[in-house]
Amino acid sequence: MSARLSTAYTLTVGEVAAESGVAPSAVRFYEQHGVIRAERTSGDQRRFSADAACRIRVAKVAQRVGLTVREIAEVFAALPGNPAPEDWGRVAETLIREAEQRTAALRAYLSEMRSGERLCDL
Amino acid sequence: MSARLSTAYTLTVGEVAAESGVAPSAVRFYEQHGVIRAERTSGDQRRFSADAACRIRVAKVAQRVGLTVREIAEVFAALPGNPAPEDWGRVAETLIREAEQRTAALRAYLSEMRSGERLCDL
DNA sequence: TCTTGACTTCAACATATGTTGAAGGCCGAG
DNA sequence: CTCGGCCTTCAACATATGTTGAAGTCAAGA
Repeated sequence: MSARLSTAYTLTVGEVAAESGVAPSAVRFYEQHGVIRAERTSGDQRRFSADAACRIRVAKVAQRVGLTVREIAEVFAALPGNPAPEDWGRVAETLIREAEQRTAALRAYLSEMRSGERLCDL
Repeated sequence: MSARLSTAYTLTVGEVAAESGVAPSAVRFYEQHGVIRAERTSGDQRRFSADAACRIRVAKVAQRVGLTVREIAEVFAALPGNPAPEDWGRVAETLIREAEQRTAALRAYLSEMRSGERLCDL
């Protein structure tokens, strides 16, 4: 029976930082802003599940196409507790669609500028 | 003979702001950071040429695809004093290429994540 | 159990991207 | 020539995205 076990929250801040290639302070920052989620130990330390590092890596690439941390957190909010590949697939599509829309807006503005002669040139 | 006259710097901060849809403070900010250029009157007031508003509009759209003001200024640095449509064409291509590269990086990372099973899911 | 490295919070600092307000100067219409 | 509106600079504030350091706590191995 491979019923999906509920997610294990075992990784420390330092481990997620090392895995994702960012500073521990950034890991805390992303948690504060909803990009990743944590449980707490009885001693109040954060423990992350396995997908935390991955979320952070995706977030860093998404920031490069102009998404804010808030926007990324909103997209990730669609992910259930223990995301299946299909869940990630939907997130991936959302992110790519957004990136393409923004590129399309840039392209449209530039092309409008060129067709409407003398919008930018003297 | 229509030899191109050298650019006329006649527009005030307020005029450029109104034309480009940003606040006067933003116009000054963009000038400080090299997105637009100005001459000064004998009384030290800024005077912009006709392409200033257009540069700002392009800059705003480019910011949406993740380019920083510095990066945008660098791209615009390729524009000569009185840019011809071809000059804008090259700038447009540079901006779009950059946006597409960033989207491609996002796409590549997401697809790598899905093919390398269990990178993100438990 | 004890130690020590990693964790906690909080505040300050840093950079990017602007906005706002004060104090004063420029300029064009009358 | 004067006056009102727009311009100037500068400093402070604001938000986003983090980093750093201090002071103190937790947890895992010897």
